[in-house]
Amino acid sequence: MKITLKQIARELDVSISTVSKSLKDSPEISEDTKQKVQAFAKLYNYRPNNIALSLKNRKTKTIGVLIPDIVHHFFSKVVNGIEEVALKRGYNVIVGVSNESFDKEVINMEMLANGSIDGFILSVSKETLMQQDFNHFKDILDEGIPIVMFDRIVEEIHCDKIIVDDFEGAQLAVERLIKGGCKNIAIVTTKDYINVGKLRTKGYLKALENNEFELNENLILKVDDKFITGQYLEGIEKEIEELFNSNPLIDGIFAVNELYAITAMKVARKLNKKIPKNIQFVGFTDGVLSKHSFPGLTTISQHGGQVGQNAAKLLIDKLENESFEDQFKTIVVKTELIERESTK
Amino acid sequence: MKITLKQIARELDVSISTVSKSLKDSPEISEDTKQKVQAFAKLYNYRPNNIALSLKNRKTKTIGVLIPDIVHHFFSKVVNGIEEVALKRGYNVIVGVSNESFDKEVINMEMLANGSIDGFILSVSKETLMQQDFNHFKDILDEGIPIVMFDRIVEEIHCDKIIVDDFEGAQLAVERLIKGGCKNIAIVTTKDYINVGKLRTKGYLKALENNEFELNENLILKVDDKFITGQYLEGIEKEIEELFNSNPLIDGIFAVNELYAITAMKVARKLNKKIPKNIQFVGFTDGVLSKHSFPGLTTISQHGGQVGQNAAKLLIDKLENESFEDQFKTIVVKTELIERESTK
DNA sequence: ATTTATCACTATAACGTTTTCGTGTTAATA
DNA sequence: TATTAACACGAAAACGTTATAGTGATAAAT
Repeated sequence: MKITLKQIARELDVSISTVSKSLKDSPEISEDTKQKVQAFAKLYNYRPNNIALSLKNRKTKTIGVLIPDIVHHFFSKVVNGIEEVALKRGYNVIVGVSNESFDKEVINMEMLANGSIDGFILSVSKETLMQQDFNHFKDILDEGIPIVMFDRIVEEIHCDKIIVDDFEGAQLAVERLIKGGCKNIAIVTTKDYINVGKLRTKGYLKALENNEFELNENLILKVDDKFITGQYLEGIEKEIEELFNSNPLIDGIFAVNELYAITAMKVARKLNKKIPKNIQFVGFTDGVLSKHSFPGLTTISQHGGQVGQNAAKLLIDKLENESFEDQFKTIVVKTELIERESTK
Repeated sequence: MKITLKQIARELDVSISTVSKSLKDSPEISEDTKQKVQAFAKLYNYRPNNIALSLKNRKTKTIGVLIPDIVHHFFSKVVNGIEEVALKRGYNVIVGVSNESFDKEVINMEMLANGSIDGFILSVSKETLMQQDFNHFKDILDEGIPIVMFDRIVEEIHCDKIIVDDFEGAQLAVERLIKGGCKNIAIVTTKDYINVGKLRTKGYLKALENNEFELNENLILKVDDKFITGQYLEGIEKEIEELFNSNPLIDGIFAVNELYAITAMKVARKLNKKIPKNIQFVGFTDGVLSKHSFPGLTTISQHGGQVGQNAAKLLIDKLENESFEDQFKTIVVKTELIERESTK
């Protein structure tokens, strides 16, 4: 069992205050007493109780991280980045997983907001995004708890935000395909309520426009993502196959995430198209899949680690500086094109 | 800002005790007063402060999870499983990442052990395993904080453990290769200080023995894993290539994790071997890579989710039942063969 | 000789709860 | 009428800290 100040005090026959001050090397206490107390404390491996400190200081030195899914390369990269700077600055990280569910998001936040954490870093669940119900965020902010949103943010909530440059990244991707000689570039994207999907779609359109390609609506596949983090791939495969069949001229695919890209490559292979000879692919998110797929997938890296680091820095700075209180920043993390074998 | 009992008491001109009891619907308090207090509390959205409760109850309802790497399919699956049952049973999860480093493991544990958590769930870092220094675990246990170890455990520490049946799983894998007609089966494994690698190697040997294959030491490749979670693959590729070149008869590979398996497939492809015609592969860990690789990798599923769920259940049961205090269980989670296209 | 520093501590309040033990008032009983 | 029970509430302690404000003893200054 852990020893407390009170026990040390009793044992050494001094007051609790004396013990506390001795351990803090206060000049109020005589060298003799300090020595004695410090030796005793070391012997019994005394460490101040975090909970008591939290109560006293009214801060927990803990940040709450709420993500839609932890079994996901990008999100775990982000958590990793948060973890890194948190550890360095003496903070702990409580992780909650919403599983893309609105209710779980709310429950998790309520559970943590009652004193357990000093601030939140979160990415909004798909269901929340779809229902457009953001009262839980507003409530938390009203209680004076800072929030940093990343990647899946909501515009209308005033808080700090870390985003990836989805628009520019998508342009980069599509321009790479154009540079590779593609004439008919399709996009496999999400429904528009996912803001990052929407932005990437916009980037795709912009790149086409910049290069004077004419827009063909048939080449835009907005996959219906049913919040299932697991086995909904068969449906997507079918949709992609249809896309290929009804548009035989397609020679380039931009997919807004690596899973869609890999899936599209799989379908292409099934249809006997050669990659990158007949058809080229660029994905988004540089995860394990892109790196280890066959052929290796050219992709846009989102730098999840940087997203996490930035989020943690921003939050901790805000927590420790009273000054910047009402200013909200939005930091854009640059994307980067990673070349592999799925493009010429 | 959050409202407290004290503020409600002052506002309603009653004592703190009365407020507390009213909110708990105590029969000591008159209906009138209760109504009044409850209404007021609801209006101001009162919730008891977790930290104060933790201090009072001497338990935090938080479990500390310490893993070597979060950007890793198996570990994040485990965390997910823990998260699930934790949420259900009203617990929070603090996640620490050791990054395979001994020091970070120690620091993280010390940081959390000072009152922040009620118990640990952890998987031991490679460096710790190599140095064989387990004092931090002993210290924590001596302080009365329960630990549940999973996957990478240490035998000599007495605590609850959740393990995957690595020995049996490896046999399953190798037997699948034999069933597929392989005559010369190589293994790509880790150095022996990683207990799971060692066990899987043992399973490989056992399966060979059971089927009266004679042991060829040259077919055992123990890859030197340098604690780098990133770019050490080139080295491994070379080692595997050498393995193939000096043993041209190899027609089956059992790899102790999916990354090794995928890498081996890549090398095989480079050497113009056809999968599964000329050479077959079975991996371990059913992650995204196995599922989405080309060809799909036949593998042994470790059921990370179940590992996490079991760990959390065991820990929480121990925390909430005073009775079972000194009994330590070891739960073995069954493995399962997932058939895909890398075997005949 | 009286005031005043200085020293080396201790007592206490506070953080926000819950819970045990009082306590004053009214109503019922002897 | 005197006693007692029931009722409705309040005071206080406890969890483990830290920080502010004492306090008694000795030493120095007036």
